[in-house]
Amino acid sequence: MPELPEVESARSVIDRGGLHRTIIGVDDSDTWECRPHLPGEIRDALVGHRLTAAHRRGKSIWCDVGGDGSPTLGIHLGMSGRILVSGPGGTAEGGDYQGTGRRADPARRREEWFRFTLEFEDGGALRLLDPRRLGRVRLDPDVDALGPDAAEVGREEFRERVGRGRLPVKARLLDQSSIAGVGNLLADEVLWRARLDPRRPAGELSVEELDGLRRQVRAAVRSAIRHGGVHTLEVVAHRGPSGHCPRCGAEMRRATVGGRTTWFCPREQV
DNA sequence: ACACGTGTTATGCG
DNA sequence: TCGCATAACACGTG
Repeated sequence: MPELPEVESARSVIDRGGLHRTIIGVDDSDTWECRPHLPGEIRDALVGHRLTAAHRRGKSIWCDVGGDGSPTLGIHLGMSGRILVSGPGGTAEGGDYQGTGRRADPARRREEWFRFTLEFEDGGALRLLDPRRLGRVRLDPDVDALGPDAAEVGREEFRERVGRGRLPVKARLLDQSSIAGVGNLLADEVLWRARLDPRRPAGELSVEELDGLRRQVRAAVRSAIRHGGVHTLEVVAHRGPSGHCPRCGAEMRRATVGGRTTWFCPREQV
């Protein structure tokens, strides 16, 4: 289930393999995945055209489509979405979150889990694999409602957008309209790195604490992109009932913050 | 059988 | 209208 780093890998797969190939067919028959569109609407907007660019902000992807007045094609992977692009050069895949072992497992690619397909003139295809069906494909998605990308957000902007309100700082990080791209695991990781209690009201953090948090957000995102996803991050591997803090060895504690399961080090995160 | 989940969104309340 | 909390969404997994 993708967070920003996995979504970036999916965007990259489209960018490297899915552009400038003429679309001759679209399977948009899954009315849940393609809501609120009716079957055929997305197809009619895309057939005969090509994707010309793949963009990302936070966890949202959108592709430019060639042709005057063409809408953009929005893709959100939800919690279980992955993108597969096939063509003359083989198949590339992005958006995976569990690591290469699971990526290769054919049992995780049942045909009925493919919820959306673009067929290209050259015989290849771009497909969205989404077992849980919480992803979404739509035309002209509204990405302006998202906050600045978590990997790009500036210091001043971070202070203003994250360091406000009574909401627990973890819940604020998860709010995509404040900053975009941080999910549950990444939030636990960056708060652990910054040694901040996830339950602290965001507006009570000092400027120094906010700057430190931003630094860890950027560092963790970069690390996860480079190493293959959020599951490669240090503290993510220590989630669970028997997990211990990789720094001090204290038993990690479980809580619910912002409606999500949260693990943190009760000794260091204050 | 049953609880849980790496994400979003509609709804309701003060 | 805003800030926030909660349930709901659909479906696989342990």
